[in-house]
Amino acid sequence: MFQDRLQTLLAPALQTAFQHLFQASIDARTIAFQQTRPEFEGDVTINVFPFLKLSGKGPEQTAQALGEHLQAQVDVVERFNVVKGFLNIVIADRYWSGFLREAAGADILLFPATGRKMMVEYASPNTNKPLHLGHLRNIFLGYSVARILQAAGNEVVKVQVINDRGIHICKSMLAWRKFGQGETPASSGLKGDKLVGKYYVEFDKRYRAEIEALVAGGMAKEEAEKKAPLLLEAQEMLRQWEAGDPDVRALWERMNGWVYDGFNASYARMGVEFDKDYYESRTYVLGKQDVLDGLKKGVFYEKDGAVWVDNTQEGLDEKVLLRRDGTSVYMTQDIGTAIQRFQEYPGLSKLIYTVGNEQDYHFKVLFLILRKLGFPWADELFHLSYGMVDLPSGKMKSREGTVVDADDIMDEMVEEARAKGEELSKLDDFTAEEKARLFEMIGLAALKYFLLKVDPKKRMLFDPAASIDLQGHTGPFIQYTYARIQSLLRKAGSGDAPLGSGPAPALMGEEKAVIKQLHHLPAVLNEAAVRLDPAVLANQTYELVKAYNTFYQSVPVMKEEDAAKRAFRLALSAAVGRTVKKAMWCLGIEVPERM
RNA sequence: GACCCCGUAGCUCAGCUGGAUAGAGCACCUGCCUUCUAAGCAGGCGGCCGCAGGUUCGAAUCCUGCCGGGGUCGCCA
Repeated sequence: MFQDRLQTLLAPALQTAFQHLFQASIDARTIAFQQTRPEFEGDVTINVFPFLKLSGKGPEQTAQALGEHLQAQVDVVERFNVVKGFLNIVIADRYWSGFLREAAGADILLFPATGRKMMVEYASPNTNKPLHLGHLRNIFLGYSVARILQAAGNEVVKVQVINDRGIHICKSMLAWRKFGQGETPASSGLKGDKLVGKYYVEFDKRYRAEIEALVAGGMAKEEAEKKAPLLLEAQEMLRQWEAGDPDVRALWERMNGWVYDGFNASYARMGVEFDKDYYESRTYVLGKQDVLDGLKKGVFYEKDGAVWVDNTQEGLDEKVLLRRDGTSVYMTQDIGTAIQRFQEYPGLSKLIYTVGNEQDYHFKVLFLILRKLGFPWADELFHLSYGMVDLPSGKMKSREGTVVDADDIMDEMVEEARAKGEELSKLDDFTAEEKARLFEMIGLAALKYFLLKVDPKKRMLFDPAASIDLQGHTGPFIQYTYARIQSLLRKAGSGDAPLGSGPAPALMGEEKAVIKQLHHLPAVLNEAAVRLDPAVLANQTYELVKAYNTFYQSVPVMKEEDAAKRAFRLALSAAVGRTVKKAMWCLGIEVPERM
């Protein structure tokens, strides 16, 4: 399905081959190409078993006939061999060196503009607690998808939605007002989001104590949970907030301001940014009218004074959209927000929500409702669902204090990078500032790559002790290769002859292996863009870098006497360097010139 | 109870649009720094692809059932 350009070249030729040889027509897209396994000679392999019915011949004869036809008709098909039902095709060196010439001069990971505009929502923090490891997966995933879509030629609008209102915020506010004694980020030295989070925890602690006291006094636990004075007070505060009480609003503004300062510091360190922020306090009223309109149109119905949608025909449930008292639920707001976004961005052809898979059902229902309301863009909505990040101890639970804080884990990764970097002591001429910047880059790369290389929809395990790996299949491994290449290029300077237009030297196995990996990368970028999956790109980038390292280790570049060969290998290195940098850019990861 | 996701080497993960002897990394073992950065390279060890059926010339991959893990089903967000 995701053919690279060689496959796109061969497919039509195969199509005509079937026409000529067997008077059969096949869909070029159904041909399954694969990389030839290393134990056989060849670059591309076609399995002919699926075509035996069409050819009416045995596997060997079919493959033989196709091979002969391709060799005669397609310029770059040099020779072929047949093993059982497998047609192994050898592509001429000039094809590979021609591709390299191209890759050396241009960005092969930049596709022509599609003219399409897409919105990616990739963060939706609550303002009552700091960001944690789960947010990191969310943010890195969505950010990378945005970059991938951009590289694939789309215009991308990156947004976050901030859950800045509701009972949870009031809990922090109330606790701060009662027990905070005027503490501020400045007075405490605490990061703003951490300070507010501290009072959220404080609320919970005191609230639990109240419940216990009530239960000890003979009240049932369930009742106590509803009647604890602190909770009642928080609920009252929410009412005051909604009524626009100046004092409550002022406190809310102030504490949210602290949180935003904290978030922005974290975002800056993560290396992400947003084109637009949506605040729930401004959008939570949306959707109500849309639901009432839907009611009028008969898409929804009324029962017990509330407005419902019936999705039982579609295998889902019935769901309330407006409460009996006329107020909104979460779904209502999401309906309104989606509509608003498409009004704001009229050309929008895709809206992607990066949200954990515990909300799979919610988005299924949301998209279905919007389809029922008749919005033509409803089919362009996509829930980029990702699995939870588990700890060795199991699920992260804030109540049990097992949440891994985002800032803390970044610190740890960078610290690990520092320890390793100092140990290797290759950076003696770096200033302290340069070192700090480098270790930051490496630590973040390790973290991002670790979270991105796993299939997004899968639940994954993060072991803080073991996951901080800087060797093997990691971000720093890729960075290291890039840095080595840059070192080579620096040594070459500008004195070395650029890749000439004359015939390239015969390819060595190691060189060809690298070019083939490079050649495959654009198809993988395309796949990543279609599937909205950075993991495939992360893994192919690793394959490329691995092939390059093998080459680097066994084939001399600057030490090569023959100028043409040296130029070719330099060009190869430069192309790999440029492409790796771009691929890592797509993952939101920076690469250093030295390390 | 209903619905959704997941189960591959000791550990973490690729492979899943059906194809050749199922691949990496970590860990463990052996080699390689008087040649371009050893955060590297070469090699070794390690697999009833959860289990049982089915479809197929061919199943880790598709279908069914079961087992195990997780999630979701609120006039919460």
